[in-house]
Amino acid sequence: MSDSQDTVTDHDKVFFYGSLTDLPDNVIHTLTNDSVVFGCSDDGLKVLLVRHSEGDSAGEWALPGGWVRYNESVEQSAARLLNNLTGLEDIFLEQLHVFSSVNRLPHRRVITAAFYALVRPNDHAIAAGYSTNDVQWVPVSNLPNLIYDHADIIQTAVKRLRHKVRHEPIGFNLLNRKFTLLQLQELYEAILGVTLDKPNFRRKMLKMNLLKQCNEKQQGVSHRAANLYEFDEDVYSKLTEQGFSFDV
Amino acid sequence: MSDSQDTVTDHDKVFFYGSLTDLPDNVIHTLTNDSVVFGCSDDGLKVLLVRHSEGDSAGEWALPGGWVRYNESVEQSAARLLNNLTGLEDIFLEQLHVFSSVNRLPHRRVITAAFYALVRPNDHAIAAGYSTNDVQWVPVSNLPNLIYDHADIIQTAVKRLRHKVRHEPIGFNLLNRKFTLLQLQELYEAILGVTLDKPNFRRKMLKMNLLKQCNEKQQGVSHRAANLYEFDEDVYSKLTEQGFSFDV
DNA sequence: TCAAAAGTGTTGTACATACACCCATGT
DNA sequence: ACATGGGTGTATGTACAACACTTTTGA
Repeated sequence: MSDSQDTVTDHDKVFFYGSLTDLPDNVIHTLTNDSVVFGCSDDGLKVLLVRHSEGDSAGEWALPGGWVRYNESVEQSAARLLNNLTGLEDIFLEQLHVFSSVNRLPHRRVITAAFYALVRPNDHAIAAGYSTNDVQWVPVSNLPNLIYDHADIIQTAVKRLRHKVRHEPIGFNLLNRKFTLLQLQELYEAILGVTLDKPNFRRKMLKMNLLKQCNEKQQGVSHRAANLYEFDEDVYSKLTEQGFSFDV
Repeated sequence: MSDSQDTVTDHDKVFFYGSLTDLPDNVIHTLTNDSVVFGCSDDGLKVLLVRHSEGDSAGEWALPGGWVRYNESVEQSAARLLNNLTGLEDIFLEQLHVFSSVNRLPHRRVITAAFYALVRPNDHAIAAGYSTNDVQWVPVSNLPNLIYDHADIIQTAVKRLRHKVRHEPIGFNLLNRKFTLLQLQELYEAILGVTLDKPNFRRKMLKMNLLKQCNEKQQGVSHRAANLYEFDEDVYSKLTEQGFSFDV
């Protein structure tokens, strides 16, 4: 699943740093990563939080994260830790920001490379159910207290998501690969906190030519089934080369 | 100018890492920062490069950068090193990306937190002339060979600048505080590599209400003097709260 | 037949584009 | 006088917001 150094012990200790005085010996002692994992469904925008089961901050909520190893990049580290924790692979995962205040942890200088990830609805159950530890989806509008500067990290991630979703077509990573136009609209409404006009939103999206229509309809709804669409990566990269800019 | 730990020796050794086997003792051994410093003038978009005068890579071109100290954040580190090297203070300086490939330097694991900075024309001379070392403005279209992954870092910074300048009003940091509309237009043309229609560009910019007209004209030009404008931060932050999105 | 959502049409306004044009100023 | 850029005007088309409307489907 991931690299050969993973062991059961490693998997169980993935949550944050364990004891800060008892580190594995293959990690960089000053560098961690933490990921803000976003999911979106009917009840709005959510993030995946972890309740520490052991270590200095047992019982408290935190972002999923851990130490960066000497033999991996921060990207590999983030993907590895997230995979260990949630079982997810090949998800949208991008650098967010480095948080490096001298006093962000007590008694120790640790810098974190924060990431943000986008998870499709189909994977929500996997993400929260994979681990034996307490991993939960929590609405961004109703966050618990978090350790260290994790609340700041989430706030930064939400701002980044709100901005980026308007200027780059990354929102599609929060929907299943096949989606209806109303789902897309509701996604934007949830993230941006606005309401949009259905006919106008449809036309705007379709006119960009970034959506290819599947020859398939929505299943199991108690009303007229909508057409399913897919985001067309190829068209987007061609348009981008020509100076096209996605804007909502 | 910056903090009290700076000494003449420190100032002279600011260029990159010096010898990789002989580090100062107050730095994090696995973490550096490097800055892509942008300037823009008649002859296009340029970056500030440094020729290493000593250390393992003497004679080669590199980005300005150095080790991050234990008692500073990466932001403080970037500002300190840039100030030591160029004398510049209070410039636009923002995190770019973390570069952390395992083999980005030979024989050593060093991660760099890259920044990008924007410098106004009035400060170009200071930036390049402050240090006794070889610091030069180089057109992004004609870069020399660079050490390590510094070419990648610049490429990432240029892409970021091109994207960001279209969606956020950061371009103003590449002009003097007071500027003419044509200067602004030429800035966009230089960064984006396009030509724009003068009358339409003027109207578009003015209609956003982000520019306040100085009661002042251009000086010393051999034609009709243009009005000078200033970017209005206050108006921008108010509009942003209301959901306004800057777009060019 | 009703509810719920899919999906289309229409209209006024605002904006972008393209391009013609006049104005001011230093050499 | 003329070159250079400053700055305005205007016609045309496109895009968007607002909202009325028809269609499809399951319960």
